[in-house]
Amino acid sequence: MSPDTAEGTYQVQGQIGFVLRKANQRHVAIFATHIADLTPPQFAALAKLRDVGETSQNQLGGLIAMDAATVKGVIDRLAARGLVQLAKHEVDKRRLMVKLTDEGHRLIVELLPRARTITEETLSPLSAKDAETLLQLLTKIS
Amino acid sequence: MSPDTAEGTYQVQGQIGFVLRKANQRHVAIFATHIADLTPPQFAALAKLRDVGETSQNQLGGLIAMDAATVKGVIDRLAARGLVQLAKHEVDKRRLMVKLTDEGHRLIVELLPRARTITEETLSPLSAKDAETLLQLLTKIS
DNA sequence: AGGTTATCACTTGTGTACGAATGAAATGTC
DNA sequence: GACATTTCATTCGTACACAAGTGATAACCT
Repeated sequence: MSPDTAEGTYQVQGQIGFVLRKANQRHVAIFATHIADLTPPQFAALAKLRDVGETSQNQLGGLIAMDAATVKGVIDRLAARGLVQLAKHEVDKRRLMVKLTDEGHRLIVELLPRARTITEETLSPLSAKDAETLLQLLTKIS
Repeated sequence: MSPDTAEGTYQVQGQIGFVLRKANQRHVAIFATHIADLTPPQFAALAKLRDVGETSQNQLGGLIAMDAATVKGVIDRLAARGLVQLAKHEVDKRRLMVKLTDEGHRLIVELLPRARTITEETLSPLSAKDAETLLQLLTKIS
């Protein structure tokens, strides 16, 4: 019998939401030990910009699953540090285009190997097969 | 070949951190559709208080994986709504004891069935077996 | 007892995360 | 062409999440 099938029982610790939150906490902590001066969302934004080159803010948000308000904060902080450069789209005046600066590009390339380490360390309690399974299952519920 | 073993390749979308974040986003969204007037952390605090009765703020934080600063915010908001009652420990004057009010108890009992629904809906893309596997793997990396 | 250390709570500052409202600009429709 | 709708970005407000620093109290230790 799994611990939560009995009527009237409910353990927060065993719920999917709680475990997701804890796993994420550990991952963020590991991330911070390897990449101290960038947060995971900031890193995701830079990594994605390296992939796609120039995009608008909203579009970038779509790519890395952040809503407009959140993306703005992340991009503003990156811009303030000179890692990202902003410019209005010439034709569509609503759009704010974002691209990496040289420094931003240099930084993300330098950090990519560490990102691999972070992923490895986060998944280190699991076998390679289990890690693969976890990724697939998480993707399904995303 | 998994998509990320090649040298020089790094897709943010496939990393464990990104997928954890997305899965959590979906779960929180589902939670909000079923329980509109309580956040997941608030719910966790109430549910845990129902389990353990009275505890100190810090201790509660330990039980639901929140640091002192975060717990304070959550408890303050619950107290402001009369769901939780605060009192200084008589002997140890540092400690701030927390327990459910009658209203808080009534509310959490009323909401527990919906919490089960939320868990089910979050895991609905998976078979029962896969859901179980996911829980186990997530627990291992927490 | 007296001094060191640990624990508890609080505060401040930074960084997500998102709903809701706003305004400007583009698109679609008749 | 005029009007409604959509899209893009911004702003405001609320709520986690955590590091770092502070003050009060308790526990430990010789």
